[in-house]
Amino acid sequence: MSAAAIPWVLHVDLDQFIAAVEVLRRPELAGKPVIVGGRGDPTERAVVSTASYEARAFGVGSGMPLRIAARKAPDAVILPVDAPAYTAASDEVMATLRAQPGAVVQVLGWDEAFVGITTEDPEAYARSIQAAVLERTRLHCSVGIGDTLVRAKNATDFGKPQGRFRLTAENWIEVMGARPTQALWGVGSKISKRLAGHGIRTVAELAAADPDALAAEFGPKMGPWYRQLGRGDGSATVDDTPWVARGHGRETTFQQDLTDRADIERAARELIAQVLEAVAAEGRPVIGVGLKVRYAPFITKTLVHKIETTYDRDTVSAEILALVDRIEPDRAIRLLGVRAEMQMPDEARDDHTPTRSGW
DNA sequence: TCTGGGGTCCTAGGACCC
DNA sequence: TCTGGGGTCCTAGGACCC
Repeated sequence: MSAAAIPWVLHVDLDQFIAAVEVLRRPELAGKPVIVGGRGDPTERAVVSTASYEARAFGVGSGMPLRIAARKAPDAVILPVDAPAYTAASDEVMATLRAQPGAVVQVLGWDEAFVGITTEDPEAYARSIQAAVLERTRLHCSVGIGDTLVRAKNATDFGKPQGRFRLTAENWIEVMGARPTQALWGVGSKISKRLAGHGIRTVAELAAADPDALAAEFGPKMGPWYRQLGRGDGSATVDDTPWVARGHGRETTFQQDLTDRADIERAARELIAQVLEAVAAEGRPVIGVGLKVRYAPFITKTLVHKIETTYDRDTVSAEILALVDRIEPDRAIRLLGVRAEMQMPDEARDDHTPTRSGW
């Protein structure tokens, strides 16, 4: 008996994407521990973007300070981040996905996307996607298959590397129920701790939690949303509406903490120039500015300021510099970030663009 | 161990208005 | 003098993701 053709959500996730792209252009690195991060200098303040599976065997993972990673895997090859190369590779992967018959593609990042497809055999469709991506880009990917976005996304981990895994309402609790809440997309260390404070430690416990208690703890939107996550429920619609950026920002961490006002202002002006360039490329006016300051050792403050809608670079620049003036004097600065919020186009202003709560 | 850089979204609280 | 309730806007901060 053959299954009926019904809508499925596939979550396509490239395996060790950044490291894989680097190995493709340096074949001699195949099979070696490879770490990509920062400027490739482990003595600098930077973190790991991606580690190859060989490097992960030493306990190296994304987000880890490069210095620590180099200590854990002393023989690893450490490479600088080359964003344009990854963007180019990513574009090819996404184009391959869009070329699949019947596929609706929602890009989530450099190395992952949802694919909506109506089929009677999602595993076969997933295999054909993997073959097409491998043929065109020489990159391997894993595919999660689900009856909702959340289930497809969570399924991928079980298929890694190069495999497939299906999570539906039928097996969700059986597979995910005993796992810690932090395994869920959208539940990090802080939220999982707050959940634990209510006796909620596993996915199954979250799925059965009292919605009112969650709303009281996390607010009217996030409370119910976390419970939904625990159940794997939510939208099953892959949305291919093109992404529209809300704003652009640039930030930089200083290798040595800054104390001199002239140095700080110079750094700010440089970031402002980059942000203005990114904003100008969008052709939309600026409606707000922001400044992020990290005082040593690790205290982050943000300042935001709504402004009159404007295309004028000097105005935006002056508004940001006014925020820079509010930086506390006599404190060492570790990081400076500058941001500009842009007006959204009319057609994207309603709930057309995907949002987190849309899940 | 010591924590990047690009983003998005949500919440709380104060100001202000009716 | 003491003071409700609803709404909106803005700022600051927090959390999360890749």
